[in-house]
Amino acid sequence: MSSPCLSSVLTHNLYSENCQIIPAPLSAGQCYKQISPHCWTIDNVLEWISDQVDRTNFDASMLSLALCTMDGPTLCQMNQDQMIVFFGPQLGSHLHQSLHEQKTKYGKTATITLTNMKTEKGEPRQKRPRGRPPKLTVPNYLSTAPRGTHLWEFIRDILIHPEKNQGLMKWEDRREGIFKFLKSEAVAQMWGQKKKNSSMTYEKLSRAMRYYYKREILERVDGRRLVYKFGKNSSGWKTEEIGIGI
DNA sequence: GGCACCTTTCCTGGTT
DNA sequence: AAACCAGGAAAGGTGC
Repeated sequence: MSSPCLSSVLTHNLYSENCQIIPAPLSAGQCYKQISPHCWTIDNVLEWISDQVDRTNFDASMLSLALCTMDGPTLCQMNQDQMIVFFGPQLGSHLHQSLHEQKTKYGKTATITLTNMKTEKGEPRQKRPRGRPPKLTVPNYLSTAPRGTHLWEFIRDILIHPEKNQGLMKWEDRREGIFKFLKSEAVAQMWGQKKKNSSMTYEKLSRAMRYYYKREILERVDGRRLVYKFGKNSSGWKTEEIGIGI
């Protein structure tokens, strides 16, 4: 089966997501290969991912613009596990390796590049501001919570990555964010594995889920067993957020 | 050490 | 009867 070209997938998503147009990158025209990954713009990152997909013939059908829209510093913050979560096991591993090679190539010159590089007009680049740099803003769906992955994010990630969801859960209403546990104890075990807690049960997991009602991360679905609904304070599952055209 | 946050554990009682 | 739901109470783990 031939994999769709990432460029076409992304181009499609570019115009299907709320009709928003991505602004031109600051380093338009400058190939990412000439820059340290730490200095990549969003477009540089997209170009790099596109190249890697084209080069390896990985299936890009699961990718979306939303998942790939990040700048270089954000990309460089991701570890291998995070890449696998967002790009799948094969492509994620490959991207992590490729990024590592790219970082190694520019590792020693990254700082010099940041401080001494000139713009295309030949103007000196702005000096790095004094003091501790602010934390990078990471999109909600990419952020790693300070205390690790939250339960609702773990559930969401199972739902939006069907390749990792071996009949554990399913969407009841994708648009409304309504989903159902098919193998409740299996999901609880997986959650337990993640938290290094072998005594996790669906009973306990569901108690944690019910706490989300008050915070409006989840909404109640009355009268339906094992069925939950994402609430207004959840993110990263909506089709328009992750770029799935339905 | 104190605090906030996010669960985890246990529990009672109700519903399917 | 078993599985699940609802929610109170208390405690644990972690980061700041």
